[in-house]
Amino acid sequence: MSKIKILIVEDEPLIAEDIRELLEQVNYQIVGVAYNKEEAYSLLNITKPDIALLDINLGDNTDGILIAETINEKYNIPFLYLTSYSSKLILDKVKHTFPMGYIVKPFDEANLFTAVEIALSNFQGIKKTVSFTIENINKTLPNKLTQREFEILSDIYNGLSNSDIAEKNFVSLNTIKTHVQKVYEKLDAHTRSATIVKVRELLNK
Amino acid sequence: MSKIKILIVEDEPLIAEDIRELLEQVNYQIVGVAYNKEEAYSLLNITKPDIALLDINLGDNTDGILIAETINEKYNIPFLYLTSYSSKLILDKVKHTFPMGYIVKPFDEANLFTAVEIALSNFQGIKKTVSFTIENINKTLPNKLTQREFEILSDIYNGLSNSDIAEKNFVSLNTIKTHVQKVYEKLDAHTRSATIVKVRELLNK
DNA sequence: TAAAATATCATCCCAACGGGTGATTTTCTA
DNA sequence: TAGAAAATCACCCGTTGGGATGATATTTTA
Repeated sequence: MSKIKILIVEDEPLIAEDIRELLEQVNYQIVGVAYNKEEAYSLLNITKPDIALLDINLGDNTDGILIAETINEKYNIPFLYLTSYSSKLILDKVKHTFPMGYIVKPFDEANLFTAVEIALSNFQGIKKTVSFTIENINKTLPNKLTQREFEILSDIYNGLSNSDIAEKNFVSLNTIKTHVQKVYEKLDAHTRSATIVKVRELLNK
Repeated sequence: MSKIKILIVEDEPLIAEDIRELLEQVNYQIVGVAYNKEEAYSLLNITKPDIALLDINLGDNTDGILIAETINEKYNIPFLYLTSYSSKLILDKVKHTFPMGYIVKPFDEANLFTAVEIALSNFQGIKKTVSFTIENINKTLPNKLTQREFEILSDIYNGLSNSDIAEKNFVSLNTIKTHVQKVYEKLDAHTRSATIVKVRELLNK
């Protein structure tokens, strides 16, 4: 089994090296140290870490929070905050990013180690539900749905009948039936129920 | 807003009092200190805490883990481990309980405070999906499903046609149709798709 | 601007679904 | 053990859904 790859985002070189040493001692692989937001994005792309440790304050901005938001949107990895600030104010500002941990400096090796281990383990355990968007659906399909077809799929997913959908869109029932046929074809499902199940599987896996 | 209610499970009275002081300083309410497993269960029932802090080793057993398992099964609250042990061995033993945090003693106020805050916040943020069982479905229904009807509902939920279900159960198609009618009646849905949507709503809310 | 993709609509056919009613057997329970 | 509840099955009927095929307008894009 290869080592766990960790990205450190920390603008104080001394602290960064301190963290690196602690973590390398316990057999993690530090794939990079980013000193600012741009470096963080670059290293996220290049090194594909398994987990990120984020200082909240980089320079004099709270850029760590922005990085966290980006990780939540585009990368599928857990992260910890590792920072000097523990005020209620700061905490309330970071809560919406759902960090897998929050460690206040100065910290010791044991707490850092356990936080990383628990974060990785819990993140695996969380069932990740993808949101119901045309991008997420199409990602898995050989023949992509058109925008219109996705709208019809959405209506099917929400239990509407063909005539419901026709009325809602001010088009004829036959038109909807044609769209539905295309949707079935592209999803490789041949009933409404099977279609809903298929969508559920796409979103929950 | 009333104070956050915290249950401490810790067999060392001195440490327990230490924790209590730290937390009461930052305006949490300690609703009880349990010195063993039985007290913990009792206090969980009586005091209805919002979060629990668990020592893993109570006496010379790892009863903290059992308490965590019980919390996961029967109580809908987050918990943190707060313990002296940070070995990989122990960690691997607790991971399956999905703690919202793991703090190694000795700890400082800042880390304890942030861990509690993040735990409570993240726990709120996690979309709790109820598992698809007859109990969970019936909980919300005025007219309860029978076991058989629940099985048919389950098949519908998984996209099976009436004849699929009939074959699977070695009964006639008409029998299934009758069951399906009862299911529709009890769920107040009148198509397969509407039924699936209804179940989804019951499970995700 | 011409070709391709998409959206619109139609007709035919048959299978599946949904609703109603009534009945018998099996199982549970007071 | 008698009555209630649940599971089984049947027949009828109208609606909706699903598959096939073909056609015309509209929009996108090379």
